[in-house]
Amino acid sequence: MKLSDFEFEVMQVFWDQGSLTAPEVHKVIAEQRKVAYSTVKTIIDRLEEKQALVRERTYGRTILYGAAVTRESLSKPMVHSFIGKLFGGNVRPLFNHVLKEESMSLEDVAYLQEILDQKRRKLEEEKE
Amino acid sequence: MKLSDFEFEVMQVFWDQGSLTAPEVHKVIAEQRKVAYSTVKTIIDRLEEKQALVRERTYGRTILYGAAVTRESLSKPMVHSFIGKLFGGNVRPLFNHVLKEESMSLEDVAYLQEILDQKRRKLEEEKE
DNA sequence: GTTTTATATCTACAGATGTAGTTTCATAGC
DNA sequence: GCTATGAAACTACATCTGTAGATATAAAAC
Repeated sequence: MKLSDFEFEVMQVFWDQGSLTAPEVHKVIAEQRKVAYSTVKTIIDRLEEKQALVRERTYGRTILYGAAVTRESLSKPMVHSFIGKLFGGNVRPLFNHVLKEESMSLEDVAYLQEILDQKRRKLEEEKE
Repeated sequence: MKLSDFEFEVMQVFWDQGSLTAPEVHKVIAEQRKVAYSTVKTIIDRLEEKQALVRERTYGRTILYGAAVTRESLSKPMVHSFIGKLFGGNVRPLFNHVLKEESMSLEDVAYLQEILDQKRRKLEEEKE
């Protein structure tokens, strides 16, 4: 499933906040930038069309929508294709780039060293 | 400067191989998938319009194009906005995701530990 | 000098995307 | 029951993107 930027942004709202009605989603997005209700509703309609959102129930004529796909299921191919596109699928240049260009604290570094070490142990186990 | 997927793909060819003519670019891309010459040329035209490519000289009526922007200058904002979009701008969930979902060898892990250690030392220096 | 060939240029189009106005209509409030 | 309100549904549109056919033309080949 391929989502546009805006569609993905709306999905994030559902992943963060759970099931919502269209007016509620509009309110969340509109807090950050000016956007018409019908614009948000169009995106919701398209997400429903793509079966990324489903109708869970109604309050009167107001519809409660819920995410029908997980964040991970979408992120995974997105990250993969992004690394493919920018770094030829290799993690080394990705990490090089991030360490060089993205701001990081010493705590972030310590955290990354920790999870890297876990990964190393896991790979060593699997080797046997 | 915002480039489409295909436009970025063509830029990669220039970054990898240096200056090229349109037929040469077409040949490179066509090795990987079926695409008409005029399709590739349209993308080159659009890249010229966006000033990502420049005409360097001509051989007869054939034009030699060259990249007018660096890979880094485009990758940097792309990576940054991607991390922003998927991981709220935090490197930790990015690394978590990559370590979990992307395939990596023990050598990759060792390499990452190495550059992380360099990063740690650099940050510690700067702290003082 | 004419023909052939290759390249540039031009034109076109369908589908995706972000955007929002308009219309319909169910329900809430009176 | 009537009216007002708010939400859904519908329609519209400019721009971007991938795609490529058609046309013009310079240079190469003969």
